[in-house]
Amino acid sequence: MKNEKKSYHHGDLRNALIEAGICIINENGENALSMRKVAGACNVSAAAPYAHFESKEDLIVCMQTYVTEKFTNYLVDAKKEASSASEAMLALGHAYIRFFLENKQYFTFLFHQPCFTINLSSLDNAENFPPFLLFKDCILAYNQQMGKELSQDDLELDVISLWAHVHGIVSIASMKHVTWEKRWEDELINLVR
Amino acid sequence: MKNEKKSYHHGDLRNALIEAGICIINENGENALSMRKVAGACNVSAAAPYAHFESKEDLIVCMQTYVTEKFTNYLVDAKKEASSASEAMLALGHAYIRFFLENKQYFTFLFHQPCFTINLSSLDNAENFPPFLLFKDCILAYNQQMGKELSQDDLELDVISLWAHVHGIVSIASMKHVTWEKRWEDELINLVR
DNA sequence: AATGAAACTTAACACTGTTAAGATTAGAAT
DNA sequence: ATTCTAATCTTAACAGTGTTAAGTTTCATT
Repeated sequence: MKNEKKSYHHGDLRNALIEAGICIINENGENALSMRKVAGACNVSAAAPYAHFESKEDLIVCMQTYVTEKFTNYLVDAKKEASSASEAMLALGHAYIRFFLENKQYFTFLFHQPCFTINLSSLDNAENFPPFLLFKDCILAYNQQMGKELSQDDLELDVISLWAHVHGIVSIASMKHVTWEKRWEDELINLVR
Repeated sequence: MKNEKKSYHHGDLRNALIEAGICIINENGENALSMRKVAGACNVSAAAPYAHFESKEDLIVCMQTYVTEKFTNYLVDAKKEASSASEAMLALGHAYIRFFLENKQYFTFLFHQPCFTINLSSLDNAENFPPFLLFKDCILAYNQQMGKELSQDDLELDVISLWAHVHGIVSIASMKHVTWEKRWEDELINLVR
């Protein structure tokens, strides 16, 4: 952008490739994503990306991580604005849905072949999908505020239940050929137990 | 199978291609699906499929329709065994989940880029995803049995809610890297309102 | 038996992921 | 400052992909 002269070394090719990839799926969908186009978008030869990524799949995983970070930040921001634990839970659910409705192509991109691991029985595992951990914290805080003691089993179930709820909604709402009305989202999210 | 002699005309190539395609995604996943392999599996040249399908995408849509039929039959069978409207609703939900847990590769195949259209506001539209119509009928029957009168808005919301519920569960349960325990399914499905 | 349409083959095109071999360069070590 | 090394990039090639055009074989109807 700022440096038009072609130097042999790009300088920050790795990040440029990731962002070019995101750009392509934003504009033309996941099917249009190819190593050669990503390379071309960075004014670099077809083989150049292989200095930074093992394979196309590896690039995709890194792109997924990149999107997941954006997603997590979006959720964290939404949670910050809530002034109580129950509000936080609703805000989190709403944000979960809103993020993907504002960026429909990201939903299948992230969940078609998820790169993250989710160990539902080991909620503290640091390798878990970060948004998943946000849900857990939220439910813990909520029950603490309510003065309830949760068994590990109950916590598991609550997290899965909340997650499945919003995930199912957004999964349907972000389908092509599905006409979604926001009022459904508003009513459904209030059904969170 | 029964006719080893190669005749110039296959006889039933269209169906053979669809089933070969299903076979490939069952064994090696959706990424391994290629027109040439599908053709090869039927002992036919690379261009032969184009007498029956416009494009790879067209073949995929036909494969999706094929799987959707199997899925619908599976749901209908499960519903038949129920002896009350409320039982039918639970049976339908369970079957929805079980089908995809028994055939994990089908979930993303069907919903990644769904071929069907779903008009949530026009529940009677004949072009709607057939399993979706099953849900509608089930909820209508249930409320009728309960003597409740449902507005169109309430019906919409109930259908979406039920669908989102089981869809969310199976969406999470069928992710790779997710360890799913059947007891969650049993407990979650009982939360159907 | 003749004919036209449908089902197929062969051959080619542009595009894909990926690798091997070599060219260029930045930065550390001398 | 020079040398060396490792990282970064290019070119060229390979096998595999979707798809089409042109020609061949077969089926079904007359």
